[in-house]
Amino acid sequence: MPNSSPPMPTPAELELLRVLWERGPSTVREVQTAVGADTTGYTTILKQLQLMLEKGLVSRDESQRAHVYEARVDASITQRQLVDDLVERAFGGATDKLVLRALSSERVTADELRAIRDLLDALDDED
Amino acid sequence: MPNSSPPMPTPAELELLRVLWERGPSTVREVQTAVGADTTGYTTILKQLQLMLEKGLVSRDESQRAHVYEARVDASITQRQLVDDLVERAFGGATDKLVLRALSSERVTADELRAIRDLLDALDDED
DNA sequence: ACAAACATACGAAAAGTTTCGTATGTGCAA
DNA sequence: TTGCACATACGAAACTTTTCGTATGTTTGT
Repeated sequence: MPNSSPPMPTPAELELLRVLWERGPSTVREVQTAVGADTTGYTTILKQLQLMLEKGLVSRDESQRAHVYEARVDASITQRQLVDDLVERAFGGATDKLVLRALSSERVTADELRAIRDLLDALDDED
Repeated sequence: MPNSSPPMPTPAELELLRVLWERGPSTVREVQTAVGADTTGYTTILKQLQLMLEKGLVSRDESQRAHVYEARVDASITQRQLVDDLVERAFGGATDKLVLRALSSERVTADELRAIRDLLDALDDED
C-alpha cells in the first residue's frame, strides 16, 4: 500500500533525480560519476538512492549485481511541485510575480523570451 | 566588518521576512501575531529573529523595551536569489524552462498573463 | 584458490534547521 | 512593595538532511 504521492525531493535528492532524468536508469556508480566522483563519496550516493527508494522517488532493478535505479517521478511534475512551493513561500501564491522576477533577472536570452511569448499565445488560444 | 551579503533565508526565515516586508518594522509580538500566534511559540519567533540578526537578514532598534526588527534585505533581491537558486537546481540554469513550467501550471489569471506580456514588450524595447 | 575490486546494507556521525524551556530583567497596577 | 504581565537571552532538545565508516557478500583476473 503505497501511502500517497512521493514527497518533494530535497536539494541533494533533486540533484540525483536530474541525473536519472537525463541518463535514464543508472547504477550507483554511474550516478556518482555524473555528479562528479570527487565531490561525493560512493556510499553517500548509494545511501541517498536507498532513501529515495523508500520515499518512492525512485525504483530499482535488482536483477543485476549493480542495482539499476530509475526515477519514479516525472521531471515536469516535480518541477511544477518545486515552482509551486516557491510561489507559495516567496510570492504568497502569485505566480505572475515569480515569473516577472525571473524574467527581469539577467541571463534570459532572446530565444528564451520568444519561447515564452509563444506559450502565452498558445494559452490565449485555449479559451 | 560585515562579512559579505546575507545568506539566502531558510523557509522559516523567509516567512518572517515576508511579514516584515509587508508590515514594516515590527516587534516580536507583532510578527508572532501576523504568522498566527497559535502556530508558533513566542520564543521561537524571538530566537529566529535573533539568528536572522546575526546573519544580517534583519536589523533591530533596541531603543524601546520591545525591540523593533526591520528587514535588511530587499524583497526583490531575495526573491530573485531564490528564483535563481531554483532555476539552477531544478532547471539547470534555464530560466525560460522555469517560466514555462510556472505558466503552464494552472492558477495563472488573465490579468497575470497580461502583466507578463507587458513586461516582455518592455524588455523588447530596451535593446 | 585467492586476492583485489566492487557491490549492498546499515548504523550513526555531522551538519543544518526549527522549536522551545528556563533564567532573568523591567515596567506597571493594585 | 509586591506581584503579574511581558520582554530578552541563551542553551539545548527535536528534527531533518547529508555524509560517511564499517561489515559483509560477490565477481573477476591471475
